[in-house]
Amino acid sequence: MRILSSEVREHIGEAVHVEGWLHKKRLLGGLTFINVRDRRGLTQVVLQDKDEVEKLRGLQIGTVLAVEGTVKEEPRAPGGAELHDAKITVLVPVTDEPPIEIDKPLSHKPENLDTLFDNRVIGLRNLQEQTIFKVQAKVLEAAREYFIQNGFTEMNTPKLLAGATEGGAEVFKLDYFGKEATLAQSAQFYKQMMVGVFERVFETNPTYRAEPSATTRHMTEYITIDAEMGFIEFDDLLTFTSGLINHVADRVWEAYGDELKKWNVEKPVLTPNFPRLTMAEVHALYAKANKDDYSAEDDLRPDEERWICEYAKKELGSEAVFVTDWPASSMKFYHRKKADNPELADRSDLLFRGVEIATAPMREHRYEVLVQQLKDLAHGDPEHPGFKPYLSAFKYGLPPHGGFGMGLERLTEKLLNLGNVKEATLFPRDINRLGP
RNA sequence: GGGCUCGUAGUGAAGAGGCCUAUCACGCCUCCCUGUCACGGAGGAGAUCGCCGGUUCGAAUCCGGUCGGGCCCGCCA
Repeated sequence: MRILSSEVREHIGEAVHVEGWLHKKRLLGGLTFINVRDRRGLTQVVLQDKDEVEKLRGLQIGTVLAVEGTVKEEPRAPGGAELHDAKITVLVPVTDEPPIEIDKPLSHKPENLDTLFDNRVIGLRNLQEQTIFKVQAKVLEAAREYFIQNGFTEMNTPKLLAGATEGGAEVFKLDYFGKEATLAQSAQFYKQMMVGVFERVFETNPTYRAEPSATTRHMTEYITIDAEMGFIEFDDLLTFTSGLINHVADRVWEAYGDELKKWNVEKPVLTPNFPRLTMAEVHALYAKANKDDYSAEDDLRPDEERWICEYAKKELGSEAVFVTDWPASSMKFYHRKKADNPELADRSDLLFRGVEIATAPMREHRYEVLVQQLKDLAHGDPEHPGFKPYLSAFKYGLPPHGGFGMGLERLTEKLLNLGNVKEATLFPRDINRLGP
C-alpha cells in the first residue's frame, strides 16, 4: 500500500511503498540520493545498489516512480528518516529535458513571467510555486469558514448577463444565440438582491473586466471574494472585514508557516481592527512626508497607496489600513452618501502591503433615494430590464447593508509578498494572454 | 488608451561597430566522488543574437519597419 512522504517517519524499521515524481538526483559515487515528490512533499531515498541507480540513467526530473524500501531513522536526512535498500520501478519514464528548471538553486533568477506562464504546467512542480496555490486554497477555505461562522449563506450568481448596467469597468461582449450578452464585471446587483433573502451572502467566483490594463495588479479574469451583509452599519462592515483578513492570515500561517519561513515570507503585522484614515488624512500625511501634494485629487495615487501602507506599518502597527471618506462626486449610484456630510460617501478601500485589495462601502438602501441616484449619477432608466428586478428588491424591503469585493489573487499576492498578481494565478488572463 | 523600456543556447543574464570562431551561471550529456541537502570536481554538446529591410569594407551591436514581452500611468479588485 502506498504511503505519503509525510507518513514515512511513522514507519521506522518497516518496509514501505512510496510513489511520486523524481524530483532530484544527487550522485555521490558509491552513494546516490534521490528525492521523490508526492502531494505532501519529498521523500529521500538512498541508493547503494548500482543497478538501481542505472535504472534512472537518461531519465529526467518528472519521471514517475514507485519505490519499495525500508524506513531508517536518520538525523542527517531531511525530516529525520529516509528509505534504504530501495527497489525502483519506473512507472512513467520521462526522457525529454523539462523546458524550465523545476528544482532551482536559490541563486537561479526567476524566469520571465512570459516563460513562466508559457510553461505553467511544468513550472508549478517547483515547490515554491506550489506553495503559492496551496496558500491560495487555504485563503479560500479560511474565508469560507469565517463567513459560515458569521452566519453567511454561500451563493453562486450568473456570470452571463444580458447587458452592462452596473457601469464603471469595460465589459466583454459575446454572442448569445444571436443576442448580445456580457460577462459579469461583478456580482454587485445579485448580492444586494440576495440580502433581501438571506441577510448575509458571499460567493467566490470569477469576474471579468475588459480593461486594457497592463500592470502588475490587473487581469481580465480574476476571482472575487464577494460579500454583502444586511442590518449593519459602516463600522460593523470594517470590523468584519478586519476580522476576515486576520482569520485568513492566522489559518494560512498555521498551515504553512514553516514552509513560508523557508521562502522568507513574513506573516503580516495586523491589528484586530485595522486603522482607519480618511482620504484627506492620507493626502495630508503624504504631502507632509513627500515632495508631491495630491490633496486636490478625489482618488489616491498608487504611490500614495504604497506609502500609506508603509506609514501604517510603522506608525499604526498594521500592514492593512482602511481609507474612508471618499468624495461622493465619484461614487457609484448604489453607494450611500454620509448622513452627516453628503459631500462624502460611506465607502472605504482596504489597502494591504501597498495595494488596494478590497472596496467596502455601504449601499444606498432607500428605494426613492436609490432611484434618484440612478437617474442622476448613472443616467439610468429605472424601468430598464437591467435595473427593474434589482430595484424591486429595494421596493419590497432591503435593510441598511454593505459589503465588499476582494480580489483573491491580490490578497494571495500580498500575503506572500509577490511582485505581480499574475504570479498568484494558476493560468492568468490579461490583455496579452489567453492561454494556456 | 498614453509614456518608458526589453527581445542573445532549454532557463536567466553579459557583450553596445572589427578583440565574437559570441561570454558566464543553472539545466543537459560523459567521467570522478559513501551523507548529499536547490552537493562538489573535470570535460563536452547546445545560439543562423525575435523577424524583415537598410547603413557600412565589416552589424548581436547603428537606423527604419514589424512581431512579441515587461514596467509605470489612467481605471480598478
